[in-house]
Amino acid sequence: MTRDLKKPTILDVAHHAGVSKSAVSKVLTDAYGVSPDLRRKVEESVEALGYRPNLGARSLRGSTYTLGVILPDVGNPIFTEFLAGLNDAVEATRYSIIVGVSQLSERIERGVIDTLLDRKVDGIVYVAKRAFNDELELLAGRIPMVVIGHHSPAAQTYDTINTDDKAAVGEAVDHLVRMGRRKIVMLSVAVEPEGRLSVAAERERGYEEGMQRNGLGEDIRVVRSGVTFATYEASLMTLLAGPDRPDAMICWTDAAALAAISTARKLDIIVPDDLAVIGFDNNPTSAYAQNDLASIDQEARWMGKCAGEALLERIGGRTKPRHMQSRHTLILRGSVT
Amino acid sequence: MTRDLKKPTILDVAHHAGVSKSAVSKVLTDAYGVSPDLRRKVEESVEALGYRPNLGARSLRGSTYTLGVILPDVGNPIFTEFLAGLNDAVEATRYSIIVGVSQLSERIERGVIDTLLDRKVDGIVYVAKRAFNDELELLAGRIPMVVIGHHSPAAQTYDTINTDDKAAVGEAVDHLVRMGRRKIVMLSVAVEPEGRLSVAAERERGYEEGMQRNGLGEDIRVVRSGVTFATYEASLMTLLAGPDRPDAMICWTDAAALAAISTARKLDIIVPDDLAVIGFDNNPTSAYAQNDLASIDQEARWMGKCAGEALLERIGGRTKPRHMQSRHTLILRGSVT
DNA sequence: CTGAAAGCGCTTACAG
DNA sequence: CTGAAAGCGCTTACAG
Repeated sequence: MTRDLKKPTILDVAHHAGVSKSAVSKVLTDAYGVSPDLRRKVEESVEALGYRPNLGARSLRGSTYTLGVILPDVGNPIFTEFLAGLNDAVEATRYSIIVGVSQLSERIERGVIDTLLDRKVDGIVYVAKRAFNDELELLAGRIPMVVIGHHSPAAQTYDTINTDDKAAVGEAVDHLVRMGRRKIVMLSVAVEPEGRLSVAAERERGYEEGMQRNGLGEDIRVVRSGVTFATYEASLMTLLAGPDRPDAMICWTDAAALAAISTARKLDIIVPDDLAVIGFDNNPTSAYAQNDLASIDQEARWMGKCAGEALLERIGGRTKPRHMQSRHTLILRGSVT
Repeated sequence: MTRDLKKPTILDVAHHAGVSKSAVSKVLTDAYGVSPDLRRKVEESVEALGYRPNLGARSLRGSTYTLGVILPDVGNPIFTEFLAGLNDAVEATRYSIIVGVSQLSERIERGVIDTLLDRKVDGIVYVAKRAFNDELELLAGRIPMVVIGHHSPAAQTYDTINTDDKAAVGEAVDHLVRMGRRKIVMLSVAVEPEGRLSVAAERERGYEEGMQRNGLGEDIRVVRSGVTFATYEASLMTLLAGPDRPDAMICWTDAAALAAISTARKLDIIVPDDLAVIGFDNNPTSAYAQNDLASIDQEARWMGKCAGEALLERIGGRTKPRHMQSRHTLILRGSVT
């Protein structure tokens, strides 16, 4: 927290240090051509006055040293780790972070993007739940950007960071088959056809190819639900109480998998004996004994760090796109044997 | 998403509409004394050009129409609801929201506050996990503020919104006693003495007074833990595996209560037969069958809406403090009988 | 009701 | 190496 009621300006610092305001600006922006002596004097005055640059004024000419983050919602513990990683990346820099939350609403999301743009952030980390390639390209044309959770390996104007969703789910299928499961269903998420969350689409592909590879092409069954507990539960009730009940489920995210465990319990279906369940994200609560949920870890913290670093590189001038992948690991727990 | 690569300025709008830029500014800021005709022309041009004011420039003279929110972390689903409520409040206004996340680190939190201040937000909603009265007063002296989860009913310079934590926990004690429980322990959170989270302190008081009221003063036992799953579990292992095991627990937050259920399960302690558990927050995951956690609901969405409205009032000029209370409800579930 | 001018706090060529 | 000046895009008295 800062000291005075009326914030000192660059002019106050200049007077205090006995130099011109250009000089102050130069040391503040690390411009070249300042003597060590000048720098020291200015830094002392900045400290003494508790000066902090006015970001608005600065944005009119230069950079705000702020990174914007767009998060789909705020209830998933995995974002805590992601943000922690992002923080690791900016920690030693002069950049700070502001976040906008779209709350899974397209309308709010547009507002969030505009707000970030209006505020002249220097770059955006876009954790994309649902986004279209052309919209992303458009945005990326205006501002450095790295996109998380959106597979578009050919994107030229922005970077991406993903887990290999397809391979990860494929391995989950392999594991379940190895454990003797056959009737394996995937619980995925429904959105408008073209707007399909690309992570969910990739996970579905991983499931389908995995089933084919294991000679279970006939048994492929994808159930698509909304993203609330109520919609998960409704889909699951139909699926698990209906005929031809599966003996295993792969869920596109842990929230869905935990709902599956909940619904199974209500129906007296024993996990894992009657039903094996695998989630995605390795949400910390999956380790709780009452959940004991096997899940796919995707190194959220690393992703955050990587996103921050990539964005800073882009802001620094890199234009060649980078598309990175985090390591995925199937964490086995009691929900599958 | 906006259209052009180089954003139009107020001057572009003025030219397009055939008026002066003062005129444009006036309709934009709803200043008085603009003819309906002028207004219409300007609004058409704004629309046609996709003009959006530069917030930096605007902040140099006027207001940014942005509200800053400080969140302690991002993993608690209750914040989703809180943010939704906040969104309800600003929905029909011209204000938008940016959030800073302190990640439970005091150092980061200070950075977040500075960032918000530097960005000239018009007001701050401070969801305070740990904060000191004098720091809050200082901050509130500089910017309109409403504080959530911090009991200081005498605060003059800012508003507060809380649940009646003391009464809520007291009722939980009463209920447990009514159900025949006697050895009731409270799981709370440890922080530096003076920095004690004021919600946790209030909840502890509610517990202690409730125990006294029920003639169980002798049995008062408060265990204070860190706020991670690992620290919860360590404290719980000691408590539940040790001598004189409690027959009921009230946990200061659902995360702790879910950890209690997890630890009990690992120790083959049956919930609720051997141990009743009550949490706080009514986190949506509490309703999952495997958790089935009784919890105290505190109307998070209402709190968010109320916070937004109060902050807008303050920004609008109100200086008289308001201290509001949300309704608390003990939601009974299978973890207590 | 409308517009010309000053000024908010910075950065960046440009001279010295 | 250092400083005077122009200008970023707005808003707000102030004149008309």
